[in-house]
Amino acid sequence: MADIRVWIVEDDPDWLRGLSGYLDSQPDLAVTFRAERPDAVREALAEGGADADVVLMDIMLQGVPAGIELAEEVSVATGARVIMLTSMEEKEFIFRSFQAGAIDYQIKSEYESLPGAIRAASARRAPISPEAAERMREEFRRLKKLEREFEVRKMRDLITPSELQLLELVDRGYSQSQIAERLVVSIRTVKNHINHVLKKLGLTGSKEAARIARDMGLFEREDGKGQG
Amino acid sequence: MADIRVWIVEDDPDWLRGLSGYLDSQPDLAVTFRAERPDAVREALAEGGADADVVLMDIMLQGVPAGIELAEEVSVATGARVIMLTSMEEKEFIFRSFQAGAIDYQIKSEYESLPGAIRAASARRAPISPEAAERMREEFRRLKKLEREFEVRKMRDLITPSELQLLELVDRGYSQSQIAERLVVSIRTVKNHINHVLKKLGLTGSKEAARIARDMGLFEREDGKGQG
DNA sequence: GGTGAGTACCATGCCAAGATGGTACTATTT
DNA sequence: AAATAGTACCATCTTGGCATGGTACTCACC
Repeated sequence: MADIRVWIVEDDPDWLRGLSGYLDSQPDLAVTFRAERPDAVREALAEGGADADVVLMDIMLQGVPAGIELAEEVSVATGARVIMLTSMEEKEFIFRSFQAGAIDYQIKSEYESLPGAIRAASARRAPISPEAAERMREEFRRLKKLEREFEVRKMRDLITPSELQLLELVDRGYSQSQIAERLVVSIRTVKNHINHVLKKLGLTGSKEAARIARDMGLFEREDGKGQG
Repeated sequence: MADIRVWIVEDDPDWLRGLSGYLDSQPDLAVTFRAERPDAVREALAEGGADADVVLMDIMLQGVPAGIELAEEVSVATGARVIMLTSMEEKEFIFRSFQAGAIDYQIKSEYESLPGAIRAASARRAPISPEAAERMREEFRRLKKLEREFEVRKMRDLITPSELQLLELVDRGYSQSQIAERLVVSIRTVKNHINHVLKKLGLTGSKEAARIARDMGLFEREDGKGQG
């Protein structure tokens, strides 16, 4: 089987040389391209020299986090698996790297683990390094909570207060005429509200709509007090 | 150094026995608790027998994904690191597991990697297994995009169309009187709109507000056409 | 045949939010 | 001193969304 072709983008010449030599010394890895500056990478991409299996990309290039944007370009253009290199573990960089399509985030000083990470990335069986994983888990939980809030918000924007009130009574099992009586409004008003809400949600059954609203927690009072 | 104390929650008696024996045969691991049903775990927690370093938790218990909720309870109550066990790789379960505070998600059939995963979890240097990592990366990208959309939406809800229009002209460098002239309104209207927006954003400079709006992409036309 | 749910419209009244412009200031810069 | 930006109010008018109720149906069920 052919060697895994590795690109290295790293602005520190010493690191670039050292890393390149270290990886080339591995029996199954071949460094096929090295660059110190983003332009060099973009030129290589433009010339169609897209022979990378795995790309090692330093995040900080010439003092700015240019590696992140570059990672996205390389990933899209070549389909290669990108591993970000960094000297420190910085949350925001970790998140932005994964957003940009990177497959892992490795600390430079732990370069001994790089060959393993490269092999895993190449085989599409790449875990996320321990440092990055810790941050990812935290962020993931935060984002999932946010996602739920987002859904609830969209729902609240869609359903008016009186529609919601009706759904709650439907959910409690009241019939339309009972609801009309209870709220001292015409049965027509009830039918209209429910009809509106069903249209907006693209549903055909008020029971179903009520269930959804309940599952989303839309019936909870936001005045802080329970309903006794 | 003391052994790593492992709990196993697994409703298949054969698996439970096999796994327990396998882990106990490791020199540095000690299975200190086994359970086949959630109740048994809750009892143990209630009795304060919280001596787990790492908990292996089967997701499917008696045919339902009860392990996920249980994972959250155990994680909160004992501070132990929870690794979910499963027979298949199912996206939704993976995501819900991490939401519930699990630290990894392992396929049962690959039990040879469990001792390593347990040691990593215990040492708080746990990567995310390759199978879960792939799904996490995809979901993470989706969630990050969503987060941005969320921010933009909150902004749009806060700023009215005419306020936004003014900010755009401010951003292009027009003075307040120039803007008034251009939009054929009084200078008072301009001042009012800008003042409103600054209050709402908690800022003191219209330049700053304009920059933020631009960075959020609020000036982009949503009619699909560019501005020539 | 009556009752309840759902569908498709329409009309009316109301109100909060937004857009507009006003008075009257202060602070900064040129 | 003049121009510009910002702050703190207030008044008016318009509009869109919402709540309410109406007519006129269909469909399903017992």
